[in-house]
Amino acid sequence: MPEQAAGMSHRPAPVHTHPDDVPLLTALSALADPVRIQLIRDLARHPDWALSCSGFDVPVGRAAKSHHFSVLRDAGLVEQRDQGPKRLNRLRREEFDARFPGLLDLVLRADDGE
Amino acid sequence: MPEQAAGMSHRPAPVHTHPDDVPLLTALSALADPVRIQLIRDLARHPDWALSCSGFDVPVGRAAKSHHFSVLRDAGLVEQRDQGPKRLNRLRREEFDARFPGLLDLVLRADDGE
DNA sequence: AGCACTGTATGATGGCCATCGAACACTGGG
DNA sequence: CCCAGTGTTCGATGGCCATCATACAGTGCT
Repeated sequence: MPEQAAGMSHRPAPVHTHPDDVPLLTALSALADPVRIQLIRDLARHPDWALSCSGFDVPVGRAAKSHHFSVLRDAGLVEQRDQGPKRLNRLRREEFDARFPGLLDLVLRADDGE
Repeated sequence: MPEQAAGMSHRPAPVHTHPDDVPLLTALSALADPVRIQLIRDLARHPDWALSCSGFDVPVGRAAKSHHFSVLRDAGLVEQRDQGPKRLNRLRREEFDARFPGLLDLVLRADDGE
């Protein structure tokens, strides 16, 4: 039974930026990284809130992964929700597409042959 | 009268990459730079071949400008043609848009309020 | 309480990239 | 031929960023 007393120490909720408040340069910079592209594609292949941060198979350590998710949050690409010890993720498809039409589609399209 | 003899020293023609041969990551990285975005926007505001490299008003020196145009060429964003001592530029709108639909429109759209 | 799991924060490191100054090359005109 | 204009190349520099190892903080289970 979760106590909600005064001096209780919470885990700080993740700070989000709405896509509408994201500068174009921030969005492009966030997407100009192979690891983050892979994270976004993995995310798109699963239902919302299905994946926790550790559920992604990228060739970097936990620290770097955490950093990448921070960048994705700042770019309005990912929303996170805490559930137990895990931090579940959701791709902000509609919202991001409304701000930058077509951009997310480009990344998700697999025609990135070269 | 321009002689075209054998041992004549030409200026090496600029090396271009067709947008179809450009990886997504290359395109995004090329666009994730404020100076290059400004170059592209300036270019879009003028007719094809209207501007030479020195005709752009960006806050960097000649060397850096030359480097940026090299990046834009490699990303399939700009085509260059030599005319006299000048190197004229053209934005590859249709070709680039065919490869990355909507991406160029995003950059050219002025709604980059923040 | 103790523990395993998960994620974040903190340096430290290495590499890539944007920039500059200077030198060099090509072009066209006086 | 000299010169002014244009653009590239080279070496050096500084900064930003991705990564790591480590330590730390929360959460829930036993």
